[in-house]
Amino acid sequence: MDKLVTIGKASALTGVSAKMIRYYEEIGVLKKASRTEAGYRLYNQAQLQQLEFIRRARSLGFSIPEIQSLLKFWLDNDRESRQVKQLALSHLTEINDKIVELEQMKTVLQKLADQCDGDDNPDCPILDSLAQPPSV
Amino acid sequence: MDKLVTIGKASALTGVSAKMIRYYEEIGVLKKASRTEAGYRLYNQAQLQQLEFIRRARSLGFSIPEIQSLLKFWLDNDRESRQVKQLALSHLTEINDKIVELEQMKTVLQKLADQCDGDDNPDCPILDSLAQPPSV
DNA sequence: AGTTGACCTTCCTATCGTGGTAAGCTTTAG
DNA sequence: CTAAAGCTTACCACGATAGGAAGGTCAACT
Repeated sequence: MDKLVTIGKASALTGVSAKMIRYYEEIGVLKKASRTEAGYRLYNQAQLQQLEFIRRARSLGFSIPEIQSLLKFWLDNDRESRQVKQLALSHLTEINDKIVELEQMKTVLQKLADQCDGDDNPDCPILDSLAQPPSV
Repeated sequence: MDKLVTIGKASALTGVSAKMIRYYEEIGVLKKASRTEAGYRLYNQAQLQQLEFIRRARSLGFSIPEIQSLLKFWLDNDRESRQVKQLALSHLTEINDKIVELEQMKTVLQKLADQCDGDDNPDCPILDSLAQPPSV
């Protein structure tokens, strides 16, 4: 009952582009898929699940090396949830750092934009600020 | 009185790596620098200011094409502050979009991490969530 | 049986901003 | 005069993704 599908169907079913499926195989995130006699890749249910796993992990911002670890944990019955949680918390820290950085940019830029008339006049505090040391 | 410096000094003075200075010239963000007889690039005060301008704009997250526009506006006395403000607001929107995306990741991931014991036990809601459709 | 169109294969290119490295020339300090 | 530091160009790399070209394969229709 393990229905096999070619890469196009696998892509449509999982939302991962064929391009990326091949890439994941190439860099070793996924095991090499079996092939038809003509060389077409074939995917079974378990492999489709792995592709969905990858897609969800990507949508949470995990990097490919991180996903490789997550996949390994998932397939390993001897894992400790400690390992997974640690990885997740580490990723959370990265996310928080990025948010802080973006918030800082946002604050500065919003202030500058507020001060800029945005009319025909060439005077512009945004350009002034970029041109000079941020003394203010 | 326009003191000329080579690329290493320009880099030290502006905080832009020599590598990136050459790159900006190559892609046309900066005009081609003048050269000594031996072929060394030379930078004057105005060019150093432009490098600092670029560095500050980068630190606010502006892309290089955006910076190219900002530089053009800065050097153009016929600019309208409207144009600059529009660019800044557009960039601000991008920043906000990214923040929203990261906040969403953060929320989901934080919840999952909170639910994960993080001990010797293999049970892990994080992996469960990645393995299954986000029904919850 | 033959053609057509959809699907698959591999290989190459590009993105964006940055870093690194290697081979070779120039300048400066000792 | 020599050694070190600085400069030049020309490569390669990252991360994750997309695009295209050239060619093989499969299924359906005539």
